[in-house]
Amino acid sequence: MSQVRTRFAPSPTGYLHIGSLRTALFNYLYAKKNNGQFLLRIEDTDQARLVPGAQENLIKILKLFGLVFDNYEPMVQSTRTKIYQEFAKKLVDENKAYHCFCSSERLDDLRKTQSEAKQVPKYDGHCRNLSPEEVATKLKAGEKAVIRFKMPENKTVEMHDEVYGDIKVKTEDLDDFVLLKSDNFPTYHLANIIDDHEMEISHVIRADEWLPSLPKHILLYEAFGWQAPTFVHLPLLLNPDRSKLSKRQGDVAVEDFVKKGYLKEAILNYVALLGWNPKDEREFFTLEELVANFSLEHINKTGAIFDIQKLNWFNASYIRENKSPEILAQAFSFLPENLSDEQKHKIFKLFSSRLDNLSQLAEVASFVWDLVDYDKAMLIFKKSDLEKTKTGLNISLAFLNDLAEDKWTEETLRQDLNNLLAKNNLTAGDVFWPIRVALSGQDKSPSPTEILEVLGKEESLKRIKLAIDKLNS
RNA sequence: GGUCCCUUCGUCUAGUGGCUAGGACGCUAGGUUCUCAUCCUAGUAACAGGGGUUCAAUUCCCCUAGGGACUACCA
Repeated sequence: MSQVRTRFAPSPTGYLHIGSLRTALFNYLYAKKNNGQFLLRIEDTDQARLVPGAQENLIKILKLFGLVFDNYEPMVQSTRTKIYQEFAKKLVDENKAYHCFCSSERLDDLRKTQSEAKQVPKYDGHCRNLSPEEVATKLKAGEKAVIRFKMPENKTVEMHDEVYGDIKVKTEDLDDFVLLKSDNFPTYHLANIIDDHEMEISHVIRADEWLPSLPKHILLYEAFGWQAPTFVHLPLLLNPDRSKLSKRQGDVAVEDFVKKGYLKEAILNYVALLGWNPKDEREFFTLEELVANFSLEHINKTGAIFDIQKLNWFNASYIRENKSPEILAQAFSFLPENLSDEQKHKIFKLFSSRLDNLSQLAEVASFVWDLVDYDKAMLIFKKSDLEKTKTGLNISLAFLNDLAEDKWTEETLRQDLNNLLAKNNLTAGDVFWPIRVALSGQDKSPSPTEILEVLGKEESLKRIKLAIDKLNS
């Protein structure tokens, strides 16, 4: 069996769509699973939609996610226009394609008329039967032309897809689609077939939205006399309303997820399980484990809603269990720069079980460096009262004030305070609760002894005094 | 409108003729004797509908309904 070669072929039109990331991942997984090659190709044939820097950005993100491609330099379609033109010319010479001089205005009108008459919008073959002489004259006169594929008549195209099975389409339902645009750049269809052929791609793994184009591609392979690769169409990623996943309904740019503090491991893990399953009940996979377990047979047919809640769960779990080597650096970037590394470590440890994504750290831990004012009523636990709270706070303050700096650790603080409240006939609600509120200004927080340690003696005493003042005022 | 594709809990999914239809997320409740989170336990909830085929259909076939993609000199 010949070598497996897959490719990821994005258009450099901006950010990397999360659905594209999944497509890239599946291509990578299949190639690596079969000791094959994973190649990158840049499809930049639409000059109008080019975004400067997008290509570099794409490559950077792919690399970040560990999806390394095996060609040192990607194939870039815009550098290959001559080749596409020659192949288009060849098809014209063989009477499998033809020059079309119709203006876009005429085409627009045609479409409009057709749809108003409830007909199927389709090219009417206006230029299909121009004589070679007429074409030569028009070309010589400098008239703009595109090259269209001459759709065979009365033929049934039979196709096979690894996920969707056998599909048949009649050529009468297909259009004389454009191969070469009037700016001499190829359309997707032409460039795609030529490049996949020349790159010796064995498996085309791409999103389901391409399935309707498959007959065109099959026909092109036939026209060139080339062997078509194996096709694998992936179910779409969907918005909550089941439409194709789009920008309008939330984040879709991989960059944005990264910026918000989603770990690449979590994103990859989650996205791998959309439209594919390992056939057992395992949910956590590293990239290597995905490679080992990947199989085309376990790809689904139904579109999958991109569920942010489940991504959050994966991400929270990766954060909690510290599964990513780069996690600390990424986490620290959301903390104020003037904090020491030691303090950042402690803060992260304190909150790591409370985060869906790392960016939440900035908000949820903010009381550490920025205590906001709170209502003094909050200091009193629901089962306590003003007097007991005051007592609790005062004896704690006295005790903590005398505690040596080297005893200021979470464990001893917890033991000591527990002893203290027992000795004074108080409850946890009389002591721990008001200390929490005093330190955090919140009624929900990590345990007060942990906060004491993170804050340090000086700052902690200051905040407890402040709380006592509040109660006395 | 046309072509093609799809249909198991709210969501991601397992299931390929006989199961109390399983797991995960979410949600709810309880537990871990200060809150929250984590963690543990339990609960909640699905085979779109109708016909066949069969001793037996979630599973095979047909129809209906619903959803989606595509329908550009964009990819």
